Amino acid sequence: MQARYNPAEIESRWQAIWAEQGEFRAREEDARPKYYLLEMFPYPSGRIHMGHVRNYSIGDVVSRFKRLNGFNVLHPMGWDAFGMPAENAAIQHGTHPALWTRENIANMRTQLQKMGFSYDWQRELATCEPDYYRWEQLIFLRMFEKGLAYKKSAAVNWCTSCETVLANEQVEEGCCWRCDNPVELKELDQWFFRITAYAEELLDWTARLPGWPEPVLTMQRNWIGKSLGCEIDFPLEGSEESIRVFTTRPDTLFGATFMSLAPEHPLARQLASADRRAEVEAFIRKVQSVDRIERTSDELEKEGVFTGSYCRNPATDELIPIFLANFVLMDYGTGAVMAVPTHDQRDFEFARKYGLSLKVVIQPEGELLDPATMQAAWEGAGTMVNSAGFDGLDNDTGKQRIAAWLEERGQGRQTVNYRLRDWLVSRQRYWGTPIPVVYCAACGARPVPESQLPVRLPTDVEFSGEGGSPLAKLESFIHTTCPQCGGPARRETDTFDTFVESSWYFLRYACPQFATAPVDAAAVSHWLPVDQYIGGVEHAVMHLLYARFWTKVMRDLGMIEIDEPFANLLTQGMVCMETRSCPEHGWLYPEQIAEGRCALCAADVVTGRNEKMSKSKKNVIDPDGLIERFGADTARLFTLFAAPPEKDLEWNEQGVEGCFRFLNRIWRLVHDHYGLVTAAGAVDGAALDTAARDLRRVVHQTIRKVTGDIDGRFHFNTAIAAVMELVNAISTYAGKTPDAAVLREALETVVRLLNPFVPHITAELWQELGHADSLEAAGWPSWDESALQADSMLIVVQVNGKVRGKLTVPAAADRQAIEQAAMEDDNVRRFIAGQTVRKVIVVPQRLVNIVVA
RNA sequence: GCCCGGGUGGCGGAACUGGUAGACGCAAGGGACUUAAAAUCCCUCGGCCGCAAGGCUGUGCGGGUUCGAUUCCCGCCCCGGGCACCA
Repeated sequence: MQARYNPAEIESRWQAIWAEQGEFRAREEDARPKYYLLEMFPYPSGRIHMGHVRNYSIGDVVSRFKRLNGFNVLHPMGWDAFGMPAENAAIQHGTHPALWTRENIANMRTQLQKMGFSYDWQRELATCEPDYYRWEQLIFLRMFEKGLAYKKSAAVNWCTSCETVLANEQVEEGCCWRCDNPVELKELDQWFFRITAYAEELLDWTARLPGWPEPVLTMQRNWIGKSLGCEIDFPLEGSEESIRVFTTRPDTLFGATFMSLAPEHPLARQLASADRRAEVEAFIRKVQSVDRIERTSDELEKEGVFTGSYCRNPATDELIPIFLANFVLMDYGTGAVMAVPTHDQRDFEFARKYGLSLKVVIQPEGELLDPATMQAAWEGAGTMVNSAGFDGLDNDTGKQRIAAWLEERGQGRQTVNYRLRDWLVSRQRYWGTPIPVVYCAACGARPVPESQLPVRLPTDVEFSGEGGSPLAKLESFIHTTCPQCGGPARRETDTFDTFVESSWYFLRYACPQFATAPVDAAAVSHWLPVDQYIGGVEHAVMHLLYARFWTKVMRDLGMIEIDEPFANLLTQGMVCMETRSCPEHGWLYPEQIAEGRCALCAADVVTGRNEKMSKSKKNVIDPDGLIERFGADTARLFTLFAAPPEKDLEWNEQGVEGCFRFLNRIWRLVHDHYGLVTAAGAVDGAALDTAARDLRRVVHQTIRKVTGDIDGRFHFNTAIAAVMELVNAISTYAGKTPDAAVLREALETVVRLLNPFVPHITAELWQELGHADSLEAAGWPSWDESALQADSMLIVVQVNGKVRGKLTVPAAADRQAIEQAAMEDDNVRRFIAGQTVRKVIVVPQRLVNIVVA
């Protein structure tokens, strides 16, 4: 055995062995219970970053642990390969996106393999391959048939920098999720998926996903944003028409003293009376000129304009003025709001500003609201007043009664409203899945027949870098014939949002080569749902909501049978590092700093806050460099030890060295004793001295602790800490006159428990300890209850809740004996002397608390 | 504003159902080995008092429940994330 731990040599050797033996291949015919472990697949940017290392290290622990525990584990890896960076690279470096992407994949695959992750590489897929996206096109066609995919003209989010539209979910605070540039509204004809048809089911199931973190479920519920309410028709004065409003507060109907319309409301211009036309027009223009960020910001002042028209409150029959208001949104509810200034704060402010009348219809208990003196709207509960036959009811009952009353009179009906909007999936990009539709002057938009799939993404495109998708300029692609009439037609040149590909890749992993349908239903039934999904919390709404939707769509298309794709979800924290900058040269990479000074100009370096590692701020660590210096096992161990998975991980160079030292320590420990140990037989429990029995107890306690920490809890940091404690105990024991069999059991336990975390060094040490069979074959160790038994136990003695002594008593000691021993402790006696013992509390195995006064 | 998290030594973090607060690791200080360095090993390490035994104090702040609170309850403060004129 080598005296020195040499990770480079060991790791490449074991990786080759695993690849050759096909150790991690998942087969359906395997009789063991299945376990599908999945990490979110990466975008092939070119190099893996520390976030990947962390995500995939966490997943690999679980994968290896489950495999050791007798599960037939499916642990696949692939590439979310369409997307904009490939097009940017094409423009900047003149490489083709396909080539650039494939090179990146090759490079990153090598990097992942160097980390020793236990993937079934036979199932690898890349979403940019026609073998993958052709099935996506087919699913689209089926969705189109069922009306779940449709095209419509709408005001959509347009990112001027990416030159494409975005889904609502992809707009963060008015900016593009990808490039952070402001988003504009634009009226365009675009493809949508009818995710709103699944709003109720998506919401419902959030209550049936116990394996998901509550914050993620809350975010999804908020995003869906269900509210129960009422649609009410307000007849227009001097017209047969009426204006429909949506409200969640029908109980306040009698207090509606005016109406507010969105400036984009179709009736807005029509309602303007002759004398007010100019003012109304000016207001509409003003609101439209304000961009989305400003429009939805807090600071925007509530403004409006009177249209000159009136409608009637259907409950009171009173004439009420109609306003346009800048805070009313066209895309929520009906774009028209019945304004109740006494019971809605926005309406209150608006009414005060424009001198509109107020009428109290809900009286809170113990307070008398007076419209003349109110300082704010009362939005809480109360008793109904000024509401004709509904007076005296509590307002909750009033809601029901008024809704029913309106329904009876044909003036309204109960409805549900969602915040969720349909998913906009067209993108004006080249590097994506072509939408399989053609446009014929005679027949309109026609789906491409299934027999003509895939619609291949052509490769002979030019990247000018000047606006617009190159696909839209490629004549050979555009011109085709109409599948209906055979006449000349044009192809759709938009491609799918890349979130479409990531909405079903986890299904395709069950049968990546299946050639006759998107998925093999039998394979999907076997493997799905994913038992454990792991990825960043930043996907809480977008990806995770789309994937749930898509799964339900495929179910309803009869392709699969599951309702939900992911049974358990773990959202991991980010990898952070402090930023450093030079006043002269801006952000600095770690290697541009020497002894606190900028390597370029020797100025003092300014240390910034801990932030998510990002190239733009240069606070990044390259995993390759880390592997080169310390090896993959150390990189894995550090990311798992430094913080629990769901928390952010703060990078610390010294911490890495500490992990490397720990692995060296284990290596040395085995090396120094392997001669003694490999000659040992089985442990004879009866013949051991106290020191040996004590060590065995620690060994078996550690097995129990580590098993519990990994299984379900994912507390890898404490699992590793427990093994470190065991190693400390072994070091101490080995320095005495150790029993060879006990020492062997202890060392082997360390190796076996650490295997999921650091697979290379443990495989090597296992072999050095004389095992011809693999660690995988040995399985996960179990603990021996009898070895856990101790002869004595430590009891803490408190007086009035403060620790005053510690006792070691025989394990068999009864309550009385313990109590007596506690009373006799010298220090305890000092504290109870001269006082009356009121009460003695004994917690078995733990403590005695003597209450005195 | 509303909804989720979170606040513990110099640092990352532990304490699982209310029962010894600070496991494990890092950093720091002291020592051993060495011609020297690295590596390794040993000791100390929340604060204050004390030679020591030991005592007081301490988990964001203020209260409460309890024999006992980092843990439960009430009211605040701060940090992170999500949503936000949603009618």
